[in-house]
Amino acid sequence: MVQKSKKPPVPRIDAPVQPKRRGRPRAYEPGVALGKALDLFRKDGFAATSLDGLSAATGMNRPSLYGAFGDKRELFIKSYRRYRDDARVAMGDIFRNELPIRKRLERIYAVALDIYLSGESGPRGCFTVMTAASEAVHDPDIRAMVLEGFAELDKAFATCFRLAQEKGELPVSADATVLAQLASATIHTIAIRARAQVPRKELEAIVNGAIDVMCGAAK
Amino acid sequence: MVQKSKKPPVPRIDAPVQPKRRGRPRAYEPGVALGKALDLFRKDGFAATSLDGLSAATGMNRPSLYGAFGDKRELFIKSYRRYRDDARVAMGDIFRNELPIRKRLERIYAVALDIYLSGESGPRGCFTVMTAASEAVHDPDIRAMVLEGFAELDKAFATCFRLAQEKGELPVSADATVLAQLASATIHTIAIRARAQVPRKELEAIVNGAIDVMCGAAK
DNA sequence: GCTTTTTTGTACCATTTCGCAAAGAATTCC
DNA sequence: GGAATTCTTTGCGAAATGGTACAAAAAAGC
Repeated sequence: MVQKSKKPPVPRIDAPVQPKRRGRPRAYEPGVALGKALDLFRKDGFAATSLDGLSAATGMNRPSLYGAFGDKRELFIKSYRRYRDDARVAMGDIFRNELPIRKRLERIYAVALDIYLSGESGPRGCFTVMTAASEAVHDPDIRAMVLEGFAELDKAFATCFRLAQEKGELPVSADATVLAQLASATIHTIAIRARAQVPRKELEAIVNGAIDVMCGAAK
Repeated sequence: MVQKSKKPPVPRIDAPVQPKRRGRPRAYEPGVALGKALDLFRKDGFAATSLDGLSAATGMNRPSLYGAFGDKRELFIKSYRRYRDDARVAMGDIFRNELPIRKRLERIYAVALDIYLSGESGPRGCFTVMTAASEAVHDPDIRAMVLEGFAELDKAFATCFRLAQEKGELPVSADATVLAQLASATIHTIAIRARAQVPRKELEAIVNGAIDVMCGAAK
């Protein structure tokens, strides 16, 4: 038999578009739905978010939600993981960038403020900080993720400062670890204050003051 | 008529013990009950705390709770006010103390860590920070209280640093406002991390690093 | 002793919550 | 076209939630 006109068994490893699934096609896009769920969790927190709300936000009815992501807790965890991935993407290149330390910090905090102040109904803050304050306390798995988030940020800042030292932008006498913790503390304080609707101007003032201190007060 | 042996109408302004109320006496002490409610709110947050739980914790049944403190939201607000009052008492004299700046900061953070790490079932963190992350977003009254809390702390630290400058412990070139915001940021970062069960040793390391920087890195 | 006042205790209600079972719809495979 | 598969839809149900009505109880006033 010669090749029939039927779609041949071209295996096409890592099918990018339609994996040709077997049954009824999904009425939603998992990625989009997860994003909507994340939005809601960020707005109201885990406890105050209902499955009805999630259902409405994602456009999926309850059983579909359950089938796609598991129960509420699993959906929360997947949402949080998504948040972290997004944040890594948004921050990653800035941290890796070769700008002078001061410029680099400015851009990092600018992006952070964009993330924290976004939101249709009130600023959404930092999801890691929010989760640390609530679910992380009683749920070990979530706690582990949050701690990892803190460590990741500390580490990123630390390598940032160490690089600056190597480039001679900072005195070698400075302790990069300490500076990194201060930088993280500044992230945390603006995240919390943003959530309480402190205006961006004030948050930027805090950031600028902190940068001055970290880069050696002298202007 | 001479004085009868009956308890005379000694008005006893500001009756300290028994105001001789009219009806059935309360079976609880309002102050104690409010403390128990606060404990529960700090542990689980507003949304995850049920009236049943509050009822059990305070020993008051639901209608009594309602009669004494109002609905859940009002009880939460009263609990938070109580927390702030307690914190002010615990911190007040240290802030007002005349110790050298470094010692003073050390003691402030030690007391803060005591507050944040206390709790039978997991560290309870800073209630202001927790509330900022959750209820403050959608409730203007609560938000106002939280913002006031932030401002109060910033201001206390600022006067602290200004005093140190006057005493010549810090260079006059330093910006007391900026230092105060850093000090607050350090409070916030240890509050959040404490809630995620970062061990006290690590938190103390963060504090010590921050103090070094604030007091002018040189040991 | 009787009334008045204040609090307690029981019971209840309407609503919301999370989760699931079961039947129907849309697609692929043969 | 029919079986198999996967998802959607409707609807249910058991539990928990915030809040309240109402009668009984415990004190003071007269």
